[in-house]
Amino acid sequence: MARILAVDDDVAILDMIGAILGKDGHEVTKTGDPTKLELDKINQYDLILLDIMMPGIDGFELCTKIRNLVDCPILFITAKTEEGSLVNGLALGADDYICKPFGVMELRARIGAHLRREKREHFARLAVGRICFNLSEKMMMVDDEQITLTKAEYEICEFLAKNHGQVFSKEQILESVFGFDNESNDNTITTHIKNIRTKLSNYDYMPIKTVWGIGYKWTE
Amino acid sequence: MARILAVDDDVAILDMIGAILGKDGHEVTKTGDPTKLELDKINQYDLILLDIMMPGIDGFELCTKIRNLVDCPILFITAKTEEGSLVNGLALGADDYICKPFGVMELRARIGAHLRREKREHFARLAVGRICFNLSEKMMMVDDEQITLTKAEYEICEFLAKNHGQVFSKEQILESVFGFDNESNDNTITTHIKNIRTKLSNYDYMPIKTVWGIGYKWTE
DNA sequence: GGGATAAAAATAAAGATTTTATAAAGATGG
DNA sequence: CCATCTTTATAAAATCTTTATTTTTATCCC
Repeated sequence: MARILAVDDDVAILDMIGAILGKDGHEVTKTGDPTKLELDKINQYDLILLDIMMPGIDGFELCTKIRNLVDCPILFITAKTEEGSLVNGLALGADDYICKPFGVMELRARIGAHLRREKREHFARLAVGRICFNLSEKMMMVDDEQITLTKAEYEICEFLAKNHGQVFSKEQILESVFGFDNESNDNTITTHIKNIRTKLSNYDYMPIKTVWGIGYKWTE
Repeated sequence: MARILAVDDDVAILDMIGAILGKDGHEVTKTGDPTKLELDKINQYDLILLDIMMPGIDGFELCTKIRNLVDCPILFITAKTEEGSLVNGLALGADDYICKPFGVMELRARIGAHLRREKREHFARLAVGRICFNLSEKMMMVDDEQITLTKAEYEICEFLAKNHGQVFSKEQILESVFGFDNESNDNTITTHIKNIRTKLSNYDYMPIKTVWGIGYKWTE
């Protein structure tokens, strides 16, 4: 289900973590010697568990290094229960801080929550700014008022709004919305965008921005 | 900085949370009566704090309802310390579970971590000195303020900043940014550099240094 | 060291090119 | 036939490139 990296010098704990998470269907990579961690392959994991007090290397330092390389959740699992250590750890870019001895259920629940969130954020947003989508009915609403869009217009809006902020070229939009084998002219997208903008202009709303030379993006 | 909704029937705690987070620059909306919460406006918040045991409504139920409407982080703050309650809460779509009495520093650290993560996930970033690139949005920011660059300007900046410290000739920049088959005049680069510098000078920032007779490099 | 000189870079502004917006006609498919 | 999608042609906008000129920097020679 998820590829998880566990770094801890305590092999007993490592094995336990591996067993628990393995049962939940995750693929767990266990590392007992953090000094041998290959950082150039670190971005293959979906979630990383880190101990703090380890021989040879400081978990905090390691966290900083890893955070500079990846965006995935990093969770400290540690015997250091002081609040200051937690604050420090989270400030370094970690996402959670679990104190040993931890409850098995808590560990599973927290990891589950982090993975779920990752999915959630990656996935669709139904409501973006003044816009709201009803995916099953293929409807778009502005301020709770329904807008009549054609299918192509709707798909473009949904795609851009779901990935709002990000810029997409006309080719990318064509591909994502109408499939990779589509051979339409780029101007098709230009025209659709124009029509969408015309319809939204009735609401004084102009969420699709042109990024010159690159493409379009949905912004608030 | 962030718009935070806090829901708790204990007004003393509510006020304390409001004061703490207000100091951190957040805009806190406090709700002592969860039954009066207007769910249709719930998506205006960046993060939501929820108590579990409240008169009239169950925090778990409320969490489920809210999670169906928004994607933002939801944090339980509760006196229920049993592991089962934590597991249940996280399973319902919450992102964290903080037990009362909580440390002020821990609360701030955890909220900070959740907000930071939200940012992180939405953008592929590259930070060099005062500059931060948002690669997916093709945006460059100085001190968190966006700078309007043309495509060529942006590409040159991204290239130089990614390889900061290293010197590149105009030919190399042309080749790297516009492709090996580009036959433009070298002055094209000079002009672009000039325009970039003009835009950055508004921020008293001059990261592109001239290396006489050789080329340009990005330095802090 | 200092002034003349040449080379490189910065600047400013005009011209060329590219990209996007718009409008309207043609094609497609139910 | 109608709504929608696609294409074409043209206009408009933004950007890129070039040219010409000025300024800066380095070098050479005395």
